[in-house]
Amino acid sequence: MRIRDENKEASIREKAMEMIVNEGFDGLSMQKLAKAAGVSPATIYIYYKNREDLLTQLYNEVQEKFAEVALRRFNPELSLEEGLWLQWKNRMKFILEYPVYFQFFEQFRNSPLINHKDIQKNEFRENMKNFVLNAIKRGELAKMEPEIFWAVAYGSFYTVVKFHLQEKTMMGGPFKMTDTKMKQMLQMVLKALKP
Amino acid sequence: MRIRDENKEASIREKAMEMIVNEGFDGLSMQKLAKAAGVSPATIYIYYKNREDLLTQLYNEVQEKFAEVALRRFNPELSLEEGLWLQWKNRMKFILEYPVYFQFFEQFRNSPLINHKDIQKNEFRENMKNFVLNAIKRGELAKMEPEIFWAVAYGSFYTVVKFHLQEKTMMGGPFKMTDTKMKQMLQMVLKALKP
DNA sequence: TTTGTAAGTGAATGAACATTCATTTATATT
DNA sequence: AATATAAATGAATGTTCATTCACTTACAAA
Repeated sequence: MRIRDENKEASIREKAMEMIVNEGFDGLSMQKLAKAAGVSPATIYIYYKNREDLLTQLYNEVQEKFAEVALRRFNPELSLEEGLWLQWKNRMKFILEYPVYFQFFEQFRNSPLINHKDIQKNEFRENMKNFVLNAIKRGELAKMEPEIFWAVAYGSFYTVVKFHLQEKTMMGGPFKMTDTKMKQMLQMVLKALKP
Repeated sequence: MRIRDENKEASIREKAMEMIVNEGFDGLSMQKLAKAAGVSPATIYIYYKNREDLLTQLYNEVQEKFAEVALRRFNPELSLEEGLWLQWKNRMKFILEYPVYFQFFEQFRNSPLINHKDIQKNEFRENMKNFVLNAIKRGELAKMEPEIFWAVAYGSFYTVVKFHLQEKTMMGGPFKMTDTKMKQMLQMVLKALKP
């Protein structure tokens, strides 16, 4: 039998995300995608059941890659400061390396597609929950709901990362993240979180 | 001449946002919208030049309404605590009153449409910048870039608001915002921001 | 009461859409 | 070398799309 061309699948995946990032979900048509990826429209249907399946599979793949990078060298026994810093660095690294993945990811997360039955649940969940609980037990973290922890610890982080990826922020000029600024912000966030 | 039916315009606006929130930008077609709004497809083109114009006008209208509510009773001379608390309360009120507007807004902000030439620049910008500068001058706020202030002060807030609007958060169960939790979070954020 | 005009319409148009299908191609196995 | 099989294709299908147009309707001004 004929062997699958890995390049074709990768090309479809990459071009699909590029199209969505540049033109939105309504800018993605199967025929345009086929042309951009250099394959026949029918080829896409070898890899994906239909358009919906393409979108949800793309999201699940990105989510898996992202989780893998975010959890690198992480374990929930780490101190609050060490663990949070590691997560920020891991996430930042991924986002800077694959900005298109991240922008696709964010667009998807804010769309109704996120409620699709085929979307996998986040695998950090357990890890993150344990990390929070351990830090509270150790007295490094004030007692709070995990969602409030998440909002303060990561909501602020993602907001600043999105500024970094824009050419002009809502405040006027451009904004570039640096290691120093990231450390400054970590200290601020830690002050908020400590008991 | 015949007078414009305000109800028609409002109906088109509301149904368009509902459709986008429920089915995404690719779920909005002019014919489906016309049917849902109870008008002829051609009527939509009396109010909006084309589909693109409909989307950008919707966003601009929501942004204006949101800015109006957010700035209610606000002035940039307010103390950090008072000003931030007022802004959170104002924004929360708007979001709870018009969740569909907010979800449309967030979906739009995370899509490439946000770079469209007809999208108006935020009018809080000046107000917000002055508020930050005043608070720094008064010594209530550590010296920092406005984007970092924004991320810590509002990024965390919006994250938690989005949790509130989801039925299940990434941490497993549902999460409901309350006045108490909002005050708890405000104190945390203030700790982070203070010099 | 007549008239001018913008609001509002349903049906039509051609383009673009997602998906399928009959056929060809490449390769691993025999 | 022959065969089996999944990969890959281009053209075709029927549907839905955004937009337009010839027409009707409602109302303010005359």
